[in-house]
Amino acid sequence: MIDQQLHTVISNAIQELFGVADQPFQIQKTRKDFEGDLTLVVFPLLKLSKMGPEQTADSIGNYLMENSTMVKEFNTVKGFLNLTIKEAIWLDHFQLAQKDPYFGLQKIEDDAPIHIVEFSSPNTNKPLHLGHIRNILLGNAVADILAASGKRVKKVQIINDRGIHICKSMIAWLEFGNGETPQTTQMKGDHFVGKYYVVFDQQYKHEQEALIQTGMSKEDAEKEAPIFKKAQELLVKWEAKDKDVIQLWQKMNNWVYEGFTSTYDQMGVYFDKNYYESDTYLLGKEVIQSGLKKGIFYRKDDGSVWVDLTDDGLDEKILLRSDGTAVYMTQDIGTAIQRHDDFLFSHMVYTVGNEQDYHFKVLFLILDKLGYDWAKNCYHLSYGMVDLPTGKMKSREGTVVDADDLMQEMVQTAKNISLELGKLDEMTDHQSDQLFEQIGLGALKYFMLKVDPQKRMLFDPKESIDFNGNTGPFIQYTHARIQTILKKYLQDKYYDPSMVILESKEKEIIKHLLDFPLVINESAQAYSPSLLANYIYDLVKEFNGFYQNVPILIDEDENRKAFRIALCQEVGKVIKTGMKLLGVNVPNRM
RNA sequence: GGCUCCGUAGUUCAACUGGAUAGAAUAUCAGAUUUCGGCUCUGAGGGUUGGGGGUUCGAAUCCCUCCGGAGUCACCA
Repeated sequence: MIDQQLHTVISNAIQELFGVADQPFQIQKTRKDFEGDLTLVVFPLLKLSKMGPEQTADSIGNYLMENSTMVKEFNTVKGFLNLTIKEAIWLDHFQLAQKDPYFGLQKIEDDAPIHIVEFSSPNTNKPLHLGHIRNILLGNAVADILAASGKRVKKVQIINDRGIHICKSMIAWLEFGNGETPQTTQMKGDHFVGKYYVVFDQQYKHEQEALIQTGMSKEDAEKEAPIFKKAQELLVKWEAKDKDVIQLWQKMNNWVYEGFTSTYDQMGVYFDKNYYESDTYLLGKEVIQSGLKKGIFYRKDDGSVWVDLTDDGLDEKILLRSDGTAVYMTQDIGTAIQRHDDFLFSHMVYTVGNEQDYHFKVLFLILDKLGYDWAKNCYHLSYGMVDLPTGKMKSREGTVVDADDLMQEMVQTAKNISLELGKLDEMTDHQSDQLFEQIGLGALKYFMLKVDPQKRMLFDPKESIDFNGNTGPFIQYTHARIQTILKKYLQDKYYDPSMVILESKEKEIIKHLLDFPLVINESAQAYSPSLLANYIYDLVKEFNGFYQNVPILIDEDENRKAFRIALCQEVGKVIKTGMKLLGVNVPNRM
């Protein structure tokens, strides 16, 4: 890339002028309001040059003019050396980029390091909601970005398919289900089971109130409510592997999985491997034992096992209960090791909400203490909660936004707006339905991804589906327009004046294009879909501006014409690639 | 209370990880167009980056300290 080349050249210049090799310095894009392409910040070099900022910049500038073929001209503003790169260099690089059909994507070698990305990780007692959507889109986007930077990626989820909450749905269905199934009720399986979770809760409350009326305390009523006791009995039977219970459990879970699968399908997400807590909840106990022997952990008088992390600024954490059973942390330790056995990964990313920041800090630390060298390559992709204009989502108050409902609504809104704009004349019903799906989901995905994951965000459905501004539909629309222009031009074989892009602007676009691989190749940035999203938006916005403000037909030869077409193609491709990386579908035309 | 994260235009978000005059979108206002108070263009205003101190050539970004918000400190997951 151009800036890397320039880096070498400047490095040489510094060595020649000031006699210091390997001096670190910074090259950045020149800001729009100044003349030039790339800028060297000379402040850090003042100690070496023993001159003022401007003299230092000038001396480097002059040296580059004389000794490098890259630099066309330069100017100095305060401590900023603005360099203009020769047109030929831009063109050369552009053509290099153009030859590669996977421009911006790194090839994945067979022996590339494996990165595991865990995301979604639902419970099986209720459908996915808005919070899951952010999780899934982030995890999936990060997986795509890692793949684009040449890593072998495995996407996994851990499904919480056991425990008291499942038993609640089960008992409610047994007591009040009347033999209904998702098929007989025409419901999606996960919604069906979720319904009975709610039924349980209602019944549970009724029974509590009834007991309290008889004079029982609130705490006792919670424990003594018949339906709750039945759920607990079910859990005991499940743990004892009672045949009937297991069968029912499998039946209901399968309903839920069918539902999940269809939600994932609509989002365009799949997993390489599913882990189930019913398989993994006993893992990790042996590791704890061996850690105990090595003296990494210790046993308290009551028999429980702990780790002392006070030296690392954290506190003590329990690993095995006094009855010898595992806790959440134990399970996660075991699962991590299991995954390493399964995949021999070099890195692992956990996409989990920021309320578990502490948990993962501790988990990674323990794995490190146990001597697993890959522990340092585990990364918690932490993200903030999603708020609604109406406030926080609370399942108890029924203000949870269901994932399926939301997607449905987005698609419907896309449909309404599209029909209003009336650009669908030539399309079959099937085509336009597909289009609404792409626009609606693209809007949703882009809206969620453009925000810094770390931050808590506000989700406003109305704003997300808007066709103007920093939205998915706007980017899709621009991309589609580029495609249409190209198609028209190539078919009609006449020159469309509106395709002319002002020469000075061409360079701007190339700059963006060449930036693109850098964005996804640097690992620090690879973890940030929001950076990529905002970058794509800038690019698109700029292209839109060029296209609309084209006043003059420039006289030009065939080469330049071809160049311009390719340019449009590249821009379209980059947007497409970028949006794919973010997990956003892009329609070819609108 | 201890620890962690967040605080940027009215609002929703950016700011290439310490760089130049903090940018978009949206809302608001003013023009243009239009027999619609709609749509579409053009432009403008809008900021002590929660407050204060420090580090240095340079701070929204790093350190300290207050203020405000969230999360977490379970033999829950």
